[in-house]
Amino acid sequence: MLDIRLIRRDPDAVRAALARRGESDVGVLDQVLALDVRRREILPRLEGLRAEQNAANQAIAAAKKAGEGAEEAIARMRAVAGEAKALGEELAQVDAQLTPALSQLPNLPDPTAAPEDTVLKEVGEPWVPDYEVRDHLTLAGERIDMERGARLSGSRFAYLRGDLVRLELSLVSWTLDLLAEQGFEPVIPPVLVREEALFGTGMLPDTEQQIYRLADDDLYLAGTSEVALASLHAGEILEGDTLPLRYAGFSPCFRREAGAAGKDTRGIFRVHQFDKVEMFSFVDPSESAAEHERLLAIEESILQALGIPYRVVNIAVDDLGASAAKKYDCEAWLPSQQRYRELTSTSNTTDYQARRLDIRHRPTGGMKPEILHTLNGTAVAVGRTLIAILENGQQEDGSVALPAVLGAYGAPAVLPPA
RNA sequence: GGAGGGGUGGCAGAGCGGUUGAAUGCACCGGUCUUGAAAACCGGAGACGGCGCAAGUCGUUCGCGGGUUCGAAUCCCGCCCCCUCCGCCA
Repeated sequence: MLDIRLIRRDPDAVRAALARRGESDVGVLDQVLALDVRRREILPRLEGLRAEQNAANQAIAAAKKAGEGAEEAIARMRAVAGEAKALGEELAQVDAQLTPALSQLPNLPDPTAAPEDTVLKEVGEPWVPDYEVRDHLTLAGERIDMERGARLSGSRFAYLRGDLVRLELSLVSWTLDLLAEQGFEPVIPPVLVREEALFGTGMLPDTEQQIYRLADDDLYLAGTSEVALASLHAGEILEGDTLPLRYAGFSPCFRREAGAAGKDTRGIFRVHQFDKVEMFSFVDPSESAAEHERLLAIEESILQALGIPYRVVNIAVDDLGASAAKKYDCEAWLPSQQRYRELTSTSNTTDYQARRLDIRHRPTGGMKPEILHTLNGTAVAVGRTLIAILENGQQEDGSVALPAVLGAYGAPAVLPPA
């Protein structure tokens, strides 16, 4: 949600910023401005009537207490009440249009968000084996069981089996330890969430077609624990010295992948359900840019420790989700595809989600509460990370050398050939 | 799922149609007292929005949304949440 006061104060700047996203939200912006003007006409008049009512109420109460009649005043107030009711309805009508219009506007992009996808750096060698390259499915064999997954649940579902389960669990434990050292509290959140939570993170109405909804309950399957983590402090005022608050959510994630028909159909690169460790930060507004770099650095340190070649991309403004002001993706090198594919992503959502979820903090010194900033970043998207580990660790005989850091967490040193 | 009870300021807890934004206690902030602290005493203090340079002022706010009324924390309806008992269950 954008700050209506900012829109009011400097509509041209907001218009210019939105234009960078390439969408035609201009009509919506004009609508918001017009509705805001109407609202601000109605409100003072309504408040005037309310003030009159309040004053009269005291007089009537006093008169009754003194044992006097107050018929005249009551009759007069009956008319005022009618007028106030009509104005109130008019106001409600305006709000019923203003709120949806305002909430459909995306966040303003950060000035440093790139006009086009921009590769910031490459780390590690984008290599291709000098023997015949195998992709993750060939390397995993039945340990990634797509056939039976499809029989059970349809396409884009898989059973993860055997050693790969141990690998996942070790990967998750290792990641949570690494994040704990960085001040992230581990969280296992609910994955079924109410509409408000999805609205609050900007997933609704933005990405509705991506989200599973339950038929008999008003609940949705969250596509990321970001949803639950953002809502962790919804409606709260956090005292100044409690920030920053950092959480590491671990949960399954559910995506309908509607509109992705025929895309990435082989293996588990794009599936309806996967596990993910997600970082989420609540910070002072002045700190969010630095926190964003921090999240990116953590993502990079994880990829480096796992020995995955990757590059960092500053994502184009017109490709940002509704809530993001700026986004970095880390793309891992996949030898079987001979290209970089998205593995993690971190966004600075500034005050956009916090305003929708009403999350504030009181700066130290006891001043007025203000909207804080939130950020999110993938620590480990398990499925895709397994792909990158398998493909980059592959050896000529079809076995896979696993990252040494995971050994202490229960992962074998080598995955035998399928 | 069935039967009850309940959601009031940071916390506890009164109020159950009228000068109640809300008693009282605790916590908090300032002051007096004290060498300093504690205690005691005095005072202050919620959040959001409008107007205003400011002081201030008006409106909203007693889980959320509607309704009744000149007037709702108080009455009515819907929703959400919490607690107790029964049933079911990993």
